[in-house]
Amino acid sequence: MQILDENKRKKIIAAAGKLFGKNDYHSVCLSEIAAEAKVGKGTLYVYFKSKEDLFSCVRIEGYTDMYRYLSKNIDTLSGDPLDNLHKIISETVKYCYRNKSVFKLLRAGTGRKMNPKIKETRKKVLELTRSVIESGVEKGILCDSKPAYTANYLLDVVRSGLTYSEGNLPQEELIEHIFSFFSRALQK
Amino acid sequence: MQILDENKRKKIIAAAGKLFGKNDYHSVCLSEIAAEAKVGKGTLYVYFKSKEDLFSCVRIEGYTDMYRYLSKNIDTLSGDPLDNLHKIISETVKYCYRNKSVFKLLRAGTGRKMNPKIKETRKKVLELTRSVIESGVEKGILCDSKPAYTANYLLDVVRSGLTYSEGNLPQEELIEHIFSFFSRALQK
DNA sequence: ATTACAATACCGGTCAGTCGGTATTGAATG
DNA sequence: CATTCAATACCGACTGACCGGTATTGTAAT
Repeated sequence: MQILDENKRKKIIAAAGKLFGKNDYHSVCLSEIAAEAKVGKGTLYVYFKSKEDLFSCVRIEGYTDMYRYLSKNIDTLSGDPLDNLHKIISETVKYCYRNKSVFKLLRAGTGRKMNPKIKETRKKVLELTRSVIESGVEKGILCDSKPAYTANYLLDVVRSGLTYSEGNLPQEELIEHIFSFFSRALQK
Repeated sequence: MQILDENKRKKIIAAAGKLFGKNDYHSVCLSEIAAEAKVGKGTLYVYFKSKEDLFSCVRIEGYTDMYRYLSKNIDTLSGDPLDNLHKIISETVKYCYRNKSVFKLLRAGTGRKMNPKIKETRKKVLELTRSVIESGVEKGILCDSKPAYTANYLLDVVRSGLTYSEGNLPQEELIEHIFSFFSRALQK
């Protein structure tokens, strides 16, 4: 009895992510994805229900991966809140730099309605940021009336900065600009 | 020889804007737009070269309209920089509230490459914000190492806030949160 | 009768999803 | 082990639907 090959699934997700990140949903066709992943088109349907499903899985994978990465590198509770803030910004930016084609998918509402599973994984990423801010507020270092909103801003500001600079601005400079922006905005 | 009716053109743009704002490019079909605008499908081609052209015109019209609105309500040079900042934020948010379906098109890079004309009109909007910040910096009230980036952030933060709250947050609250955020971030 | 335009038929191209066939696998059997 | 066999992964040609764009027609107004 043959078993689905997790590796092949990964390959397909990666290929799809690369293409969906560069062009928009309807401009990317499945045969293209299949070619990029070096599998037959029919195989896509062994691993995914539909194009829409594949797209969702790409986004979910993206958020999950990002969450894994961030939570590995960030300890919300301990440490100086400002250090934590710096860390979350720098790790977020770094992640986006390393995944240039995928990070464009990480934005909020795209016209396309988000399925609940995507919303959920996206939320986990946002809540990491929120908890960093909130713990800073509790410690009396930071100040923010709506940390949940601010967390959203952060993700979109990173996206904005990276898109605007088209990746030309050195990573470090973008990190410092965003950090100085947020730390001033949030410091008590 | 047909006489082009500016009014009809406007009607088509409005219909297209409404639909493009709700669904993404490829999901909106021309017969739908024609029906919404109450014109024949063929008429679309009297006024626009192609679907792509129509889409571009919608975005250009959106930025132009927004720019007109903002520059009518904001006087960059005179007045207190913080007042100006408040004004630009509140007017931007208000504009987006009044044009809920269109404002989603106003974001930066969408996977779709922006044609130069769109970039240009978008830039005019951004430069208004930038000049508000810069004049504040000159007066020694504000402080920002990259006003052009910050202007970008502003547009995306508004979009982010509006998308996240799904329009449920009262306009005034969103304005105040964003303003307090930006004024703290930029004040010397 | 001429003009303008909505309505709609039509054409050609594109693409998501299907289907029939083939290759691979692993388990059961002797 | 070796062989068989069922299950199913894999493939790519095909198809039906859809849609952008064009051409045609019917009609209402001047």
